[in-house]
Amino acid sequence: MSIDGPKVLIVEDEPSQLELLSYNLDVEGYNVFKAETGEQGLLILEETEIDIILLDWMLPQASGLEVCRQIKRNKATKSIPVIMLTARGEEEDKVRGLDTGADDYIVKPYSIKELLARVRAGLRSRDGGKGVDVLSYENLSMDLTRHGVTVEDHNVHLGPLEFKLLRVLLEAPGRVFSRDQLLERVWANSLEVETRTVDVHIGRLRKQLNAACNDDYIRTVRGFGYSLDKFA
Amino acid sequence: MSIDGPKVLIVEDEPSQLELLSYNLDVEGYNVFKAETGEQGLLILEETEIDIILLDWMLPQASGLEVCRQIKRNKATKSIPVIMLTARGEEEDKVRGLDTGADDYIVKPYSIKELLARVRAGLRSRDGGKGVDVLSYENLSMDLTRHGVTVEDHNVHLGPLEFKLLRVLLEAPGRVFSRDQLLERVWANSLEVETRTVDVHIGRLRKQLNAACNDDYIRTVRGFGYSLDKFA
DNA sequence: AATCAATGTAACAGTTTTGTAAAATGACGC
DNA sequence: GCGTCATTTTACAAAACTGTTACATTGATT
Repeated sequence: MSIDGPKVLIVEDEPSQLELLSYNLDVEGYNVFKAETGEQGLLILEETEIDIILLDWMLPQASGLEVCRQIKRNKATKSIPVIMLTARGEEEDKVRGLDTGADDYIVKPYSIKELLARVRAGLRSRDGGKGVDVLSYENLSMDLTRHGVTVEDHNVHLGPLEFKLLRVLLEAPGRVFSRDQLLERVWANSLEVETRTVDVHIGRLRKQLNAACNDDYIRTVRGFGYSLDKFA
Repeated sequence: MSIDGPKVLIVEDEPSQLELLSYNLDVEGYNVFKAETGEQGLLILEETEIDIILLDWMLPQASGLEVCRQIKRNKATKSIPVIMLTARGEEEDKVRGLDTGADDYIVKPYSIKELLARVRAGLRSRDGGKGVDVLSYENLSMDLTRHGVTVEDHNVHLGPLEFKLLRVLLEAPGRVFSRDQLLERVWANSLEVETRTVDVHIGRLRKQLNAACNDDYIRTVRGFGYSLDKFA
């Protein structure tokens, strides 16, 4: 039970998920508020100065989408960052497209590590918006909040998938990821995606990165997969 | 399907928990096997060389307790560390007291961080820590997660077979392996492979290593086989 | 030194894996 | 609906890897 930390509101109907999330956030020093329905969540929002909201997409009564709308409609709460938790297969693209006003979303099953990173990013964006979340390796750097990538000081424009792909690689530079692992992380295992698709996207990513620099940042490990590695 | 990492078997009936655990372990580089019932779990244990087991206390049919007993009764599996996952209120004290043979237990809701720490600890306690990801001998080192090999600070590029071969040698530096032993370990005895093939691959490995350093790391023991040894 | 068996290795052919362009698909905004 | 864009699949080319063979070299033994 932390005393101060930022206040996080979790709205999630499945108790075990709620517990787990709450516990993990608590361990990190956050001040956790729990709600099992949208109504409860909105009530808590009225009473407490919440700093960030984790909102399950699927909720028993009002859908997460609806709850999000309500939060964003209310002047007092509209500036609170909302991270939507969506289950695999609930078509993340639609989520992105929809005008929910959500600030971020994350697809289940997510790694707690990633979730925590997003929460931090969300909090940063709120107060001052100055803080940056930057991943980098050698001369390559990725600004998560700006969604921008730089190689040797050249800006590189990446499509959404390429961006995600690079992000995964960048989260553990040097580590070799099998095609299956990449499918799982980048494509959230949306079944029916060929493993070879990974190759094509790796190829594109490579081309984009190399266009700006010369050295090859992506290493192919024959028979295993790929890694971000200036192996030389 | 992860490639390297230690193999973790999770036995947990609640799908969302199973997914979450599995995903988080996978992200950390473990090779995850999933089972929703004790039976399934035991089956997997028969087929696969599991390194550590996460076992839910509450299971639909056979209770986790019973499954644990069975694991510990079986000579082949008794040495595999078992971490029990118990829900709060299921009287942890009793768990501790009971002679389940479990090596560790953790109470829900747990922080993933803590769980991962316990898993690492469990693996360490096993056989001297099979969870090592760097093998080395003298100035030669092999990073398993990176799939990279270094000799005197030079990177060496090895093909999949050469890599495996070196790995076997590196797991017991100095020990002499006969060609048959190497065939067994590296080629998994895929029938119809000539003995002489080993020589060829040893030769290739040698060439690659020597290209980067000068000293010969591989010793030929005439009439017996090869070993990793900077003898002369 | 001559012999013989064991080992080293280059070269080849066959296979597998990866790179990539281009066509098919699908989503979205107009 | 239609064009545009991003993604996925497909198909083929290129590259890397493998196992075998043949021949060269080595080392032990006589």
